[in-house]
Amino acid sequence: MDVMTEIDRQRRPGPRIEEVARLAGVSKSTVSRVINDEPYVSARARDAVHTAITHLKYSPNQAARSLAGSKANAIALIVSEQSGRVLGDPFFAGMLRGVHAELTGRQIQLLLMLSQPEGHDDLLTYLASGHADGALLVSLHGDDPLPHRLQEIGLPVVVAGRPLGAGSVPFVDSDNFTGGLDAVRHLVSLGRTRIATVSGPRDMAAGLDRLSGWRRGLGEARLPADLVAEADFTPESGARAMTELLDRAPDVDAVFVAADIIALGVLQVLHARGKRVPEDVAVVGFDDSLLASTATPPLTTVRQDVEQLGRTMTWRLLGELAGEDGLPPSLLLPTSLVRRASA
Amino acid sequence: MDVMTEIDRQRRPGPRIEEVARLAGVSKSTVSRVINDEPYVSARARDAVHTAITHLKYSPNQAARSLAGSKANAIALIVSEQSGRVLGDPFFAGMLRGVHAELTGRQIQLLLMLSQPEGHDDLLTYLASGHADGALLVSLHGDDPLPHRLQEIGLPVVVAGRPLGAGSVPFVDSDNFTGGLDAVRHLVSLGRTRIATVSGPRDMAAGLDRLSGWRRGLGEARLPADLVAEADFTPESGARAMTELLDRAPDVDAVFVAADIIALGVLQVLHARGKRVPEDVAVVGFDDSLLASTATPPLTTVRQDVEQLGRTMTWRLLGELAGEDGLPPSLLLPTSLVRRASA
DNA sequence: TCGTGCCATGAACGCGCTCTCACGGCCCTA
DNA sequence: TAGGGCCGTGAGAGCGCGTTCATGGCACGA
Repeated sequence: MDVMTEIDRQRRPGPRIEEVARLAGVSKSTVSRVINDEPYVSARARDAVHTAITHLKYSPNQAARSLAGSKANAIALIVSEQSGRVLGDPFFAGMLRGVHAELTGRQIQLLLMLSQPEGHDDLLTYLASGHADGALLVSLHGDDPLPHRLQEIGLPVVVAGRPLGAGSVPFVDSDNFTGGLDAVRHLVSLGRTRIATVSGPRDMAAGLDRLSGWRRGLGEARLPADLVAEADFTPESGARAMTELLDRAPDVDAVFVAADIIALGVLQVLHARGKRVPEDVAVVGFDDSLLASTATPPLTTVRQDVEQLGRTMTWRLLGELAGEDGLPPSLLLPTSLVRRASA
Repeated sequence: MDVMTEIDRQRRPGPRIEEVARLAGVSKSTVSRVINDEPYVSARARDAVHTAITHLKYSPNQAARSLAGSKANAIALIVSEQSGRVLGDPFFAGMLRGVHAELTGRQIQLLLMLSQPEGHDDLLTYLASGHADGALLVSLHGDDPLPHRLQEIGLPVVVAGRPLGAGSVPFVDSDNFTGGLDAVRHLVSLGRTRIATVSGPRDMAAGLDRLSGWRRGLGEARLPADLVAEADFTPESGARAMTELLDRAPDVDAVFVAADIIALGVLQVLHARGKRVPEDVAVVGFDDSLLASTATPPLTTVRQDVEQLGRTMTWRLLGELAGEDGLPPSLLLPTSLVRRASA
C-alpha cells in the first residue's frame, strides 16, 4: 500500500494512439491519418478508428503532435499595452468571442499573452522558437512596433485595427471612415449645421479614420470642419473635450463622438450646461456598446460588429496558415448607424 | 537555387539545447539542469550556460519539455457559460490581469478556453489527457457541474466565486456577505429605515451572499427585511426590479443594489419617477467598476478587488501544483465601502 | 593509506506522435 | 499475360527535451 503512494510517479493517464490502433485493428500510422483527416484511408478503417476513439475517449497529446509535426497547433492572442486596459473593453470581449467561435472544431489552442513594451523581446524570442503558429494582435497604440517585429521573425500575424507604422501588416478593421461619414450625413439630414467632433486619440487609426470621415461629411455638406476636440477612451476626457467645444462654440448643435464611452462624459457636460439632447445638441456615438442603449438619452451610434471582426481576423490567419493564396491583405468591415434618441 | 525553395520543409528555426551545451562547453544534461533550476550545478557551469542562452536567444521548446517531463507547463482559464457574456465584464478583465501578473516570470502558459455546457465533455477529455496542469474556472452559474467534474479527473482546480453545488472545490471569492452587511450599516448610519435591495440572481453565490449580508444588516438594526427584488447583471433587469420595489413600497428611502451595472437601471427608474438620489432614495452599489464613478450621481459602492482575486486564485493553484501543503482550501477577500454621492 | 560520502557531470533512453519510405493489392491498359 | 499506376497500409526513424543511471573527483574521517 505504502509502495503505491511512494512510487506513483504519475504520467498522465488516458489511452495512447497505440491502444486506439489496437482496438481498431490498424496501425498507428492509419490512426494518425484519420485524426489528421488525410486522404488514402479506407472508409472501413476510418470508421473503425473513429469508434475506437470515442470508445476510449482518446484525445491526442498536443505536445507530441507539436514536437513531431513541428507546428504548435496553437495561435497566440497578444494584447499589447501598458496595463491591460483593453481587457475590460467590450471591444476586446466581442473580439474574443469571435475568435473563439472561429476556432472551435479545429484543434487549435488559444494562447493568451499580455505584453508590455519592455517585455516585447522575451515575447519575440518565445514566439520565434515556434510556440505558436500565428498571432492575432490587439494593440492599444497604432504605432506599436510589435506587429512588424513579429512579421520579421516570420510569424503570420493579423492585427485588430489598422496599424499606423510603416510597412504593411495584414489587418482587419471596421470601416471607421465610412462610419464617421454616415454619422455626419445623418446629422446633416437632421438639419444641423454646427457639427463638432470629439475625436479619439491621434495615435490610433480608429481615431484618425473616424475623424477623416467626419471631415469628409462636413466637406460634402459645405460646412466648416473647425470644431475638433480630442479625447482618449474615457468619459472624463470626453467631458473635458465637450467643455472645451462649448466654450469655443456655444452655438454648436451636434457632435459626433468617436466612442460611446467618451460620449458618456459628453452627455454629462451637456446636461450640466443645460443643453437638451437632442433638441439643442444632437449626439452620435460610435461602437454601439452596452453603454449606448443605457445612456440617458439612449445614444444614436455607429455600430461596429466586433465579434465579426474577431471571426474575420481568425479566418484570415488560419487561411494563411493553411497556405491559401488569394487572401486579401487586409479587410474593412461595414458599420451601420443605429438610431436612438440622442440624434 | 530552385532546390532550396523546393526542399525547404521548414522546421522552426532557433537554437537547440544541444547548441547551448556546445557553446557553454557542457552537456545537454547540465543545460537542462540550469534551465530547471536544479541543484548540483557548479556556479561556473551555471554562468556559462546562462551567457550561452542569452547569446543564442535560446528558448526551450515547450512541446518537447511537456512530452519529456509529462507536464503541460500550462494552466487553463476556463470560462463556462452560454454566450461569452462574462468576457465583457470588468470583473473578468480585472481577474485576467491578476492571473497574468501572477504568471509572469514563471514559464507557464495561459490557455483560454470558453465552454458551453454541451461542450463540457470534449473539454473534459481534452484536459484529462494532460494538456494543462491545472485550471482556473470562471462560471456564470454557481451550480455549474464543471468544477466537480474537473476535480474528478484529478485536475487541480480553483474556482472564481463560491460554487453552489455539493462537494468542496477550492475557490476564491470576495467577502460578499460582509460587503452587503457594510453597505446596509452605512445606510442605517445615514438614518435610513426603509432599506430595500435589488439582489443578484439566486443561482450565483455572489447574489445569495450579498443578499444574506443585507438581511443581517437589517436584523442588526431591527428593521424589516421585506423589500427584495431580483435582477440579473443587466441595467434592464435593475430597472424592472426598482419599478417593482417602488410600486410595493413608495416610502422606500434606500436600496442596496448587488452590482453597479444593475444600479444603472435602478438610477434610471428613480430619476424617471422623480426620486432624488440620495435625498429621497440612497443607493449603494457593488463592484466599484468604472460605471460607479461615471454614473449620475456617482455611486457609493462596495469595492471588490478583482485583480487581487485573480492573483490569489493563481497563487493557490500554483501552490497546489508545486505540492505545497497547508494551503487554505478556500479564501475570502475583503471588500471596502467607497463613498461617493449616491449614499 | 584506503574507504565512504557527497557533489558535479555526461551518456543514453524514451515521452507520443507525425512523416517518410517501402510494399502489396487492385484495376487498367497494352 | 505482363506491366504500370494508384490506393491503402504498416514499419520505423526522430522531433527536442527530461530523466534516470553510471561515473569520477574531491573532502572527510578512520
